[in-house]
Amino acid sequence: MTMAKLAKLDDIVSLCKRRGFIYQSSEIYGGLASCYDYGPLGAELKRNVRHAWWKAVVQMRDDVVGLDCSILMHPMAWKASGHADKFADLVTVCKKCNTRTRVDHLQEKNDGGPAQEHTEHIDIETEAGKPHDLGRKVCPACGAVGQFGPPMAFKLMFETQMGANVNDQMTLYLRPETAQGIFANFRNVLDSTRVKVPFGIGQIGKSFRNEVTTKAFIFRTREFEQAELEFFCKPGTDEDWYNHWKEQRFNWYLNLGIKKENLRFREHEKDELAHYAKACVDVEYKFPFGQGDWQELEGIANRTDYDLRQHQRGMRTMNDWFENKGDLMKISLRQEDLDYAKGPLSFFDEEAKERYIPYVIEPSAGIDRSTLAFLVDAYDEEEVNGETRNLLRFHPHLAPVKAAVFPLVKKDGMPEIATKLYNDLKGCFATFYDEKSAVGRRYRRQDEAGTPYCLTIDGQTKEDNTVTVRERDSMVQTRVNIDQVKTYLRDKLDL
RNA sequence: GCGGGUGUAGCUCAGUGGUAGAGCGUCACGUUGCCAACGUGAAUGUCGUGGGUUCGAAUCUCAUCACCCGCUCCA
Repeated sequence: MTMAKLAKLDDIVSLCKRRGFIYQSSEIYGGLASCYDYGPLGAELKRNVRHAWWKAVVQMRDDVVGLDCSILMHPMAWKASGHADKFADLVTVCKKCNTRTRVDHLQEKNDGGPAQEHTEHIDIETEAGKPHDLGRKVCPACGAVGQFGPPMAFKLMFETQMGANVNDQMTLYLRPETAQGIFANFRNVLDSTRVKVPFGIGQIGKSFRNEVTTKAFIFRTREFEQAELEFFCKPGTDEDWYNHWKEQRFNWYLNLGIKKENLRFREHEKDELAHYAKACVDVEYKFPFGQGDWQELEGIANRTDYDLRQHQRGMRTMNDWFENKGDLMKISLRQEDLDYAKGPLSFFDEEAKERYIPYVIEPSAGIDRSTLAFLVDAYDEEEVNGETRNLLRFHPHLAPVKAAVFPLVKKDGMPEIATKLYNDLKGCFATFYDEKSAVGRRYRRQDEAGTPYCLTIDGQTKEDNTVTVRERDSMVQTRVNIDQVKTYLRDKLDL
């Protein structure tokens, strides 16, 4: 059972390389852990996934606008969001059972009380060098007391330096999520686009996290692409909007062909929620790897008014930042103004004549994870005349190539007609032309790339001006007038 | 980070100290008139990388890198 599933992921990985969907990064140098590149077909597929998200979440919505933020942001953005403090941990290893535990999660022997080592709001590197008394701490895994190695520092944010002059550089972070760029531009969008709450801001872009462990092909990588929507709504209406987006996002995957039995919701338990979140649900896909199988594709969270309020605090803390020469560890966010609801990141509701900080519903999807899920879900093998047919049953919107044009044979004027049709179609869809080898082989090659339609010019074409349209999933062939092919495909592909 | 496994042609893999191989795929030519046809020919290798042992290493050994599985960790 498990073996079959593993074999299936291996098949996908091998197909991905063989057909140019996904390669390992820097392969000629032995690879770089957790990094992957998208080849010619993969780049098209991923682009189509992005486009499908943007169309559903931004283009088709009257209440959502788009945004494209820089990856580098002012360091205070990460102080306000909490990442600068919370994305650094001290971790220690139990020498007895080799289990790793966060130092601030360890409990003293016998007292059962809360952890006494606090590792938040500290300079993680300085702290790791200091002596820590773990002599009375209990390993939560095996119960051994005081058997810990020296604490190791983990920093989950990538750091980089801005400024070519090495004596005048500032440490910046590569964003660990795209969301904060949206919150930081909330005021700009309000002031420049005439949007009114309820409304959303959507964005697609790269994020970076130094995950402790990477996982399963492109599922968990340190550089990854997110598609995030921050939907701002009036407090009190947030639960309705939360349910609205849950439904919208779940159906998005189903509408793009993910099989129902492979998709589910998983609501987070109360004690699993981040302290600012009122509710959170994961959309999970049943991947063919690992033991858990069900893995998160997207998280939909009710983040309340936490983020905008935090950034208001961040704005009030700028003097401290200057006075401490930009050392984030030396400063704490200032308290909120008592009148925070009327602060710079508040919204004035004309109808109700009141000012408030909107609540936020955040659907946050992983583009790479979704792309992998679409690949895995589309993969199929079937028996045809005793031979195995490998194919990818992509939804037409996701298929990297929409149509392939073939002359049945390379003579009798067929290539000329086929080339003309190809040149006509490629302006509208991603189209592929092939005149090499037997036509059956060409069909099968396109099956493996997931191309939904193949068009073959044959002897009859010159007689009655029709071509064979061969359908990927059923292999059924129909004849269509060559002048009608573009309209026919547009209709079938829903483009 | 710990434990287990793997790494040889684009892919799947054989090769256990003595000339680097097969199938599939790719390319060319011929044939071929609708589902991975056939014939002939061709190209393709830092044997993951680096050191060591040896007359000689894909093979033994050490280190390292990458991937998979299980722990662990994880807004």
